[in-house]
Amino acid sequence: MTGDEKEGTSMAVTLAEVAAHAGVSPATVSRVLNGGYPVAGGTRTRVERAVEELGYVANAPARALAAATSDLVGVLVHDVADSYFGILAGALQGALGPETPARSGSGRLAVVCNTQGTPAAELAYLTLLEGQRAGGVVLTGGAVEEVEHTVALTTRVARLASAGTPVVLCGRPPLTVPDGLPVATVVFDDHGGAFRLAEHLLALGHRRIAYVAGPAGLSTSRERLAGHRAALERFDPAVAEECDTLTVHAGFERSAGYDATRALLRRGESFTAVVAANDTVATGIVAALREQGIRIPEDVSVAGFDDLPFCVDTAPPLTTVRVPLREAGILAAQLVTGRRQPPPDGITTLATELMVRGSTAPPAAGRQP
Amino acid sequence: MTGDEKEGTSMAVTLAEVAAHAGVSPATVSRVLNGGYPVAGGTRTRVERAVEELGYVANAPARALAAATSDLVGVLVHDVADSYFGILAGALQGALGPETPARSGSGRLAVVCNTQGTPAAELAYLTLLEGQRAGGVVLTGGAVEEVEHTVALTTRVARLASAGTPVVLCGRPPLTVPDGLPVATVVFDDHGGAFRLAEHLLALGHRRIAYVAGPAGLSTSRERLAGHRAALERFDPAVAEECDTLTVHAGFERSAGYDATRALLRRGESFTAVVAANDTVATGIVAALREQGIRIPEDVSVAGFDDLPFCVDTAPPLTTVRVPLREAGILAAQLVTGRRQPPPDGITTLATELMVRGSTAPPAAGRQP
DNA sequence: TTGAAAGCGATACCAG
DNA sequence: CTGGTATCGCTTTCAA
Repeated sequence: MTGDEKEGTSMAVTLAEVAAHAGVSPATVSRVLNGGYPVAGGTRTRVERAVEELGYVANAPARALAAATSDLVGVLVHDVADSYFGILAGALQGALGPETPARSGSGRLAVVCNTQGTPAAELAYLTLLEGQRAGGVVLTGGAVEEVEHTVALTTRVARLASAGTPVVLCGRPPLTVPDGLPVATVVFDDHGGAFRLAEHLLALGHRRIAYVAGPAGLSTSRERLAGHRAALERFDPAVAEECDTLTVHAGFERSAGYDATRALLRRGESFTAVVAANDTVATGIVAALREQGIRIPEDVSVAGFDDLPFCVDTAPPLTTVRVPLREAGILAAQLVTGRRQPPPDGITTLATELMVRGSTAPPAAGRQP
Repeated sequence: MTGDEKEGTSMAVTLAEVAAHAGVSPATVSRVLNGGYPVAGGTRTRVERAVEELGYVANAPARALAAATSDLVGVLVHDVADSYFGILAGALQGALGPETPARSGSGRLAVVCNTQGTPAAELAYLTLLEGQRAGGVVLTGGAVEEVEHTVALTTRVARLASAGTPVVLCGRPPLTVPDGLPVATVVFDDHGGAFRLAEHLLALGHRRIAYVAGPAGLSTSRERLAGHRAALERFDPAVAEECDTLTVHAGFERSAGYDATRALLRRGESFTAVVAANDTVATGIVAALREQGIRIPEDVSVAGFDDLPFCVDTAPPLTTVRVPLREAGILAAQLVTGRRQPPPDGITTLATELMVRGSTAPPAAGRQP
């Protein structure tokens, strides 16, 4: 331990002090610290010792001011407390750190912003990040599909990008920005996942499938619902039509699933399977069904979307469309830091996976009531 | 819409430009922007219009450099993907924003750092945040109780605090720092929660209670286990002793619960209840039990610690010690931003709540095998 | 109430 | 390879 930092009302050590201590110029210290510059071995050593002895920690704001870019990466999520975003943000944050965990002092920091999926918050945070001269921004989660917002968002994103800030859209549709701007997109095959999930349920004999979708107006809700309906339509237009009555738009919280299910039941609808917007919603659905004495999955089979493997083998839902959130987070981190180049069209599509745990056919009594 | 921002390879608008556009000095613009300074009404209006017209966004790094403090708040968590930390971080982040959601451009940003609970990462991130001249730092989650690390951590925290950065320890033991330093602590009544949980199980007749604890050496694991054991001890020293054999230290992931349970069963232990380090672990426990054909909660009752209410009424565990994470997050945000003063001793203790969903007595066959 | 000017701490260009 | 030094954009005395 060489630690010799002095306590007190201490004002931080500056690069100049390190330079003086090492008997070199500030410029040289900067070079040693930033690497990638020819510096004599002896000089380098002296500087490093000085840094060590003084406990020098570079002033990031100053560096950002001079370099016109910080090592902050903004991550916009609807809500980190939601496992979907928690997993995504966690993977992203982890992949942002130094490749070599060795030398600390490096590494980019993740600025997590909860937008609740609202346009206003989204724009506000983008402004804040623009002010921080963020080194990158990742927008995650379904986008509100509303022209006014899309235009405003496109403007802000283009502005960030043209100022040199790489932007990555993750789990939301691409934005139309001028060519050459560093805007990449990572999307999940939500449509395909929902399609295969519906196919699976149909194959098991389910015909009346309830669907507790995410909020209307959200890109992900639309994509998934479209995939779901496409599968039903392809199977039998009549079934598709019938199922439209069984579709409810709700939120992403547990209560959304609970309330939606109660509403469906109160309305007197009968169904042998329910698809949930995500597994959190699924837990609410399960609770509501249990409360009514409906057995799961004997009476009703529950399925969901997410990346919560435990729901697959612990309790219903027994079928889950797994969205590769970790992979996406890592990919987004690489794209936003330039460690990886986006494909020519800027769009990377990640496949979703249908995870099935046992076949739960609908009860005989449930068929076509 | 007055928006008239020009696109291109644009270099951002500066305060000086706004000043020129408004026909005032930079100093005046700064005053208008930062408020709390006497500025003539007319002048203020002109400046505000100039800001609007030019689409000016202040350069945060420059501001931080000049002001010697940024509006970034570091939040260290073990893993945001873990609901415990996700909920905590989410609430914290939300409470950090402007009180009046009106004017954007304000608001402090949360820098979320995953430490995996490792000392090295913890120290590394603190250094990074020190470099950012963070406006505050919140350390969450159990602390590794190891003198060497505690000393290193105390040093870094004291250093941050003495440099004017408020530090809040949340869900971990207080640190001994020199008086007058802005270091506050928010703790959960882990001991009490575990105590009451054990009492509850004992009251139901359970005598052989397995305990899948968190990692050994972690403050939270110790506190909870201590509370648990204290209750058993108080009830009957013999029972306490017996239960020690049924205690396993594991991680906080689902697999930890799964593996631990399999190990217990393989070892031939019999028990009528299991307490999990958290609800995620509980799901793993449940999975392992189910796999062995053990019925829950008829054969074995599962209980956990967390703030995942859905586990309480959807599936086992049927009993949960609810840790007030949201409240803690908000409180930490207020303390770190100075919107709230810590009590004289700097320590705030938040009560935990025992949430019970039905009484699950141990099966007659299970009593004292 | 407003303006002028001196930093804040690091980067990077230009010499040497 | 190393040393000056002019920025970077904003805050903050100090005067006026």
